[in-house]
Amino acid sequence: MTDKLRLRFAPSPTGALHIGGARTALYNWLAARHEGGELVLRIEDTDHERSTAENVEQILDALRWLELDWDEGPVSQAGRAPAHALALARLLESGAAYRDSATAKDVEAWKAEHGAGSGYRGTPTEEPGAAIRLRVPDEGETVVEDLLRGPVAFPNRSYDDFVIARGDGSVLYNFAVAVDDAEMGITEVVRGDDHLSNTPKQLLVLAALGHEPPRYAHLPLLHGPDGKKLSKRHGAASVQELRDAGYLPAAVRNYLALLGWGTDDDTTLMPTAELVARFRVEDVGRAAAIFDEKKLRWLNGRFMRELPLDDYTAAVARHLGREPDEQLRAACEIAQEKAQTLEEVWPLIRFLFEPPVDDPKAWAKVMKEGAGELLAAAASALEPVDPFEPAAIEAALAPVLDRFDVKAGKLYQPIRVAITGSSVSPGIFESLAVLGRERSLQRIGAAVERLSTGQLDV
RNA sequence: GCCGCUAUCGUCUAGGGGACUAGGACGCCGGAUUCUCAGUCCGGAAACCGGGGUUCGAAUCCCCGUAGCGGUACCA
Repeated sequence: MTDKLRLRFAPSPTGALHIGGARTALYNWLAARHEGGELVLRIEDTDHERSTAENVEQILDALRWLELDWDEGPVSQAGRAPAHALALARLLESGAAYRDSATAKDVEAWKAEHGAGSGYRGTPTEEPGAAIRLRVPDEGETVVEDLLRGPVAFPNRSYDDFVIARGDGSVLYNFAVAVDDAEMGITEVVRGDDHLSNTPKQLLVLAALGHEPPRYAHLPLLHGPDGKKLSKRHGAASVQELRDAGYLPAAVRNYLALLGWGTDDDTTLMPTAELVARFRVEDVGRAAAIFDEKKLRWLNGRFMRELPLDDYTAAVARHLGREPDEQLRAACEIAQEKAQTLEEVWPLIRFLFEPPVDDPKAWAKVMKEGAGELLAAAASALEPVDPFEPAAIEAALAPVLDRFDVKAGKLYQPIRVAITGSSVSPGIFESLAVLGRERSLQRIGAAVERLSTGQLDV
């Protein structure tokens, strides 16, 4: 094959892009980029009932967020109706297809009579409103040469003379796909496993039209935690949901790539460039995989920690809808090591932007007897610290520990609760430093005050 | 029903006849990091669906079964 590789991603806009679709898009993209081929985006919108413009926009939005670009399109399949009509006329002309007025009920009755193993064979009619069916041979088999599983043979007689166009002339999926793939010069079709049994139909259409078929690779499906095929009605995680949950596109790409594909040296963490360099469709596994968010979380944390601070700040800002200013940057710097998702950042840095939260449990847990005294001592120790930086703060607090002869946690936890309201925060010295001397002393003072008035909340 | 695909730890996987007392990663459990959480480091438990073949030898090849999944629309 000297043909330049040309792939296509062809989603149907009947809902948001879910992770299974996203993985298919990613694999097509990786295959194209790996070989320096082209990727065409085609929207399979021949079902007017279910296809909506909003869904198309959602899919484009998802692909853009994933940073998967395409070289051509989006091409509307419905927009190619004239080309479909032409191909249809040719088949009618050659006798490869015929009009048949049978309804679904008629077909059912026919099958009841001829046995379950036989595909329906209709009776040609001149009736203008009748649907158009493709003539399927009774003998022989149609073989799909699949890149992942080798040849897969399907007996022709198990297929109906299937409908390729409705009575009104609008075409159906298996016909449109075959025509489009051929006419758009697609050399390799990478799509979900759920299309494997439909491929013989497309091969039959291609043969009737005299087109050379593309190569096919049918990816194993992605299953939900219930083991079933992932679908929109599943409520399965859409790409947008992953974004809202605070995942990084690069981490999602890495994770999705690993669902069904692995390297022989067990590399897990791979930047996109490495994915592109190493990915080969023929290396994809054959068994369905289940989406497991835990591993995505871990992977995402790895990517987050490796981000340069400015990029990290920008990502957090975008997620929070804030400006990536100096204050946010300083907050991000002390939180970067601790968050696995962008969503987890705010609870850690919130105290720098708002008054301490009110968490009775945290307060009750650490504000025990002696806490007030310790906090008062800590405040005095912090007062003269200059510059107000982590190392200096730690040095100033150390003597307090000795004087009261308490373990570090005895002092630091009350301080943490005093300045953040929560028992969880970034490192205590860093937190104090970024909060600043004034606000720190003020909050510690408030806590001492609250303790002295006997408010030992439960 | 019919046609087809698939089957290694809970999950993602490596392994393609001897290198397998089956490797890695996530998760889980335990320990360390005398500030929380997270992270990091160390240690641990944890799998070849079942049965027949083929072979000196099978997780690896073949057959049957079982299970799961997909297709079987005038949906895509």
